[in-house]
Formats: sequence, C-alpha cells, structure tokens
Amino acid sequence: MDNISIARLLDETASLLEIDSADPFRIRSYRRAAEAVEQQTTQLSTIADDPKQLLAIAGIGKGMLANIQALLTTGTMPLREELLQKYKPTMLELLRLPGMGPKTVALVWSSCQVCDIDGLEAAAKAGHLTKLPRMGEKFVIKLLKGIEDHRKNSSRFRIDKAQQHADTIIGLIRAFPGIDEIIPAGSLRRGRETVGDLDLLATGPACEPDVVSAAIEHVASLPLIDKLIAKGQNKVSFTLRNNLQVDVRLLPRASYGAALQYFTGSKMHNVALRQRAIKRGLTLSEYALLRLEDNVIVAAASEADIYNALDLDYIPPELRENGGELEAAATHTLPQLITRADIRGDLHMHTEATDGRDTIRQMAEAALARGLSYIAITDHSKNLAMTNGLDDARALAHIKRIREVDAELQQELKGKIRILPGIEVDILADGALDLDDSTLAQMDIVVASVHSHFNQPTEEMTARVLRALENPHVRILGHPTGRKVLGREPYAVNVDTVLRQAAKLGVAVEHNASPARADLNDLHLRLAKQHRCKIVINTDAHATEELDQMRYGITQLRRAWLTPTDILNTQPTAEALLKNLRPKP
DNA sequence: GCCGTTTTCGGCCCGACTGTTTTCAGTCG
Repeated sequence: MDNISIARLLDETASLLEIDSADPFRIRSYRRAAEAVEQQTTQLSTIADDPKQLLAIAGIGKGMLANIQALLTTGTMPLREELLQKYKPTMLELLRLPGMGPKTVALVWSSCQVCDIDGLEAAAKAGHLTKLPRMGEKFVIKLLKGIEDHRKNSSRFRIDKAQQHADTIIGLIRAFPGIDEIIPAGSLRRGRETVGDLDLLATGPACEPDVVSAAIEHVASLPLIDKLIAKGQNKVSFTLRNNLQVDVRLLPRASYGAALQYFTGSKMHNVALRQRAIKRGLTLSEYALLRLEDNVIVAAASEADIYNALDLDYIPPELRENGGELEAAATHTLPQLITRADIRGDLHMHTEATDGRDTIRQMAEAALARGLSYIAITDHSKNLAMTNGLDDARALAHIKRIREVDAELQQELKGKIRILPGIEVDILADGALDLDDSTLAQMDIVVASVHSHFNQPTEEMTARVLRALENPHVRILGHPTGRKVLGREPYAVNVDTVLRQAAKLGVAVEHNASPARADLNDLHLRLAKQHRCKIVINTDAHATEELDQMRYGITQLRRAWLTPTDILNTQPTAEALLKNLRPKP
C-alpha cells in the first residue's frame, strides 16, 4: 500500500469518527497523521519494520504507528472496521455536499436510514427532512441544488483556469474607486496544481468599516455572478457559471496582513502558527496578532510583521503547508527559492513543423522577450502521426532550418538568444526510439517521451522507459511520470525507479511547466533532488504565449523547496547548459 | 491520539455566516 492510500484511509477514518461524534482532538490527530503521511517522500512500506523512523514523523505516535502497521499488513485497521460496522462508506460522499457536516449526516442516518446521495435526494423530495430539527425549506432547496452541482461537477479547477478567472474578477473589482489592492489568497496563492475555490482579498479606503457597504454592493452586483451565495459585512460569496466558487473579502488596511496570512493558509500551517502564538502569550486571528493579557495589537498590517513578531523569518506562500517551514523559519534556514528570473532557457517546444502554431523565429523572439538566453526547438517525431511528426529526413531538414534561423538571429541580435536543434522523440513498445541514432546524433537536445501509455501495466512502462534511457543520445526524459493533471491517468511508471536510473545515467528529468501536464508534483521533485537527479523545467509550448506557462512550473519548484542550483536551465548560457547535460557519445 | 524550553497529564486555533434557534448549533474556511 502506498502513502497516498494510507493517507486516504486515515482521513476517511477521521471523517467516520466525526460522524460518530468522537473526541474532536482525536479526530484532528487522524487528519494530521494523514497529512503527514501524504507529505513523506519515502514510501512507508519500505520502512515499516523500523518503528523509530515512523515515530520520527511529526504527528505519528504509538497509536498511529499501530494503525499504519495494520494498514500495511492487512489493508485495513481495527478502528476503521469497527466504524464501518456502524456506518456506511457512502456517507463520506454525503460530507462533500454543501451544508452537510458530520452531525447532519449522522442525523439523517439515525432518523431516516439515509446513507447515500440518492437516498438523501429522495428523502428531501419526499419532505422527510423538514420534519427533522434545524432543517427547513431553505435548507432543502440548498441541498437539492448542492446535489445537482455535485453530480454535474465535483472536481477542482486547474490553477491556470483559476488564475484567468481571478484576473478577470480582480479587474472588475479594482474599477471601484477606493480599492487599491486585491490579491488572490488560498491555494491559488500557495500555487497548488488545482484550486477548489477562489479567495480574493481587497483593501483600500473603500474597505474601511464605515464605508465598506457601498463596495460590498458593487461586488455583489458584478455581471459575471451566476448565483449569489452569501453577502456579509465584509464578505461576498458567489459562483460563476462554471460552478467555480469565489469569496471576496474587503478588509481595512490596518488588518490586511493578518487577513492575507489567514486566508492564504494552509489550514495546517495556520493551526501550527496559532499554537506558536499561544506559547508566546499571543493570539492570532484574521484581524490581528494580539497580546492575550491586554488585547494590545502586536502586528496586523503586513504578513512579514506577523511572522517576525512570532520570531520567524517571512515564509513564502508556496511553503505554507506545515511541512517543516516553521522550524526552518525559526532557525533562519529557509531555502532561497528559485524565481522565474533564475530560468535562462527553455528546452522543449514545438513549431508549425509539427503540432505547434508558430515559427522557429517567432518562438525564439518570444523567448527573448521573456528574458531567456537560449531555447531548444524539439518538434515531435514520426511515431506521433497525428501531430505530423517528423521522420528522419524531415527531422534533418528541420534542424538545418533551425541552424539557419539561429545564424540569422546571431547576426541580428548579437547572440542575445541561441536556438539549439532538438527533437522530442517517442519511446516505442520495446524501449527503442522511433528515429535513427544517426539522426539523433545531429541534435543538441534529445527529449525522449512516452506518449501512448494508456492502459499499459506500470511494470511494462517502467521497463520501457529504463531501456530508452540506455540510448546514449537521450539527454532529457520528457513526461517522466506520464501524468495529466485532472486527467484519468495516474502515473504510468514507477516514478522512484525511473528517477533513480535517470540520475545514475546522467539523463535530466523534465518538469513540464504546462499546468495540464505538470509531470512531476512537489513530492516527485523532492524525490528527484534526493536522488541527485539533474532537473530541467520546460514549457512544452505549442505557441509563443504558452512560454508564459513557465510561471506555473516555477511555483511547483518552489513548493518542493528547490533553489536555483537544483535546476539545470538556470545556467547562464547554452554552452554552460550543454556541459551539464549527459555528454554526447 | 499527540505532545512537552511551562507539562508524561492536561492541554490541544479562531471567527463569520446560516437557518431557524427565541439564544444557538452546525458548517465552513
């Protein structure tokens, strides 16, 4: 059983305990353990016989150790089985409906024997629910709408889509006079790959308590609102037509930092931060950091003030996951995280020669405009027929053209941007590549990628990739996990094995910056660093504007605590980069 | 159930909003 499954079972047990009205602190420890397990880069199954290592994980004590060992050996654990005697697993899905918490789930079970969504809908329509305490007409209407939405769309939104919506809404709100700052908080600010909803925090003269109601009305009447959910003294919640929920908060300048800190989260980071505050005789809320004894404000206007008042260095949002960042901030050992400006080249992109939209020259000029010093053009090879992939003859003609454009730009732009000839070659079923070695020998950058991995067994795909890595022309492994964000496919290969072998052979692994295809998540990236892999970050752009997707990839690198020295394409020149890649045969 | 530069017992984060409550429980973030 892998870490993700262990974490899921612990989290489900926590939910079952909630329905069972168990001790809230016991429930919290199960949730905390689930989070801790999820953040481990080592598979617990490999250290199961060493209790010391397991107990060293914060949040894992004697009881949880026994639970994890039971899960690893039997696939379940006594408490979970016991709870499943009393309750049904389908109740966990009921908890995802708006307004349905553990108490209400327990109530409909004990009074109506309802344990799943279909049953709940039937009971609501039959009028059975309004007979229960604290449940009226309004609740039932909201519930039925919630069930409908849940069936239609219960997934999260990809970060780039969420960012686009945020930009639009921010533009509309900023138009109101007296609002001079508005920032997305929540998981968007922390750079998660997907977000559940948008949290936008605004401040300015129009957000001061005595005048804020006008601004609230402005927000509540934005034309793109599909359904208004709530309108409070400083908060408006609504959904867009695609069901994305947006919470806008208008906050006085004096407490903006506290609010930003609070609503950026993560939840576990905030809990840990508040515990730290209490130990110092302080209390932290979304309004301020206060001294407990006399309620005097210690810090509130900026996030940095709050962290500093708690004897911590400022913690970048991407690290706020309660994964050791508080300890590092307390000892001044936070990493100097990589930034977009550190990236000097992009080694994976396509042109009109295959399935890209723009020309070699357009890609190069766009890269230069974005501050890059070198790029590699890596169009598809012939096996990807639907992309008009290049056979050996066309590939050779294409790199000749690439060299010509490079020479032209050397003349015109005095070496400000270099174009390296390359190819994204496909790995065939037997692990061979679909172009001749003699062709690959002409390329500076050979990115080997598995494209057709659907429904293939993991062992087979892993073996396939390992064989491809043996080809000495391969310098970068593209799409190293074969994953699509929000897609159906999980990881096509055994990631740990593939990363180890790539590190051993000196093949760089690619972090694909495209939000649709962020092959390595933050745990994989940390694993890659542990294994001393060479890591490159590429956009896989199919048009000039897709070069901007680098920003999303950078966020993932930051979430993995990576610094400029961990990434190869921070090298200042194409020559320096090539020297750091696997030597050509 | 976890944890300890106050502690091996007794703590464990904070506030707003909703619906239906005639004073607050439950949900949510």
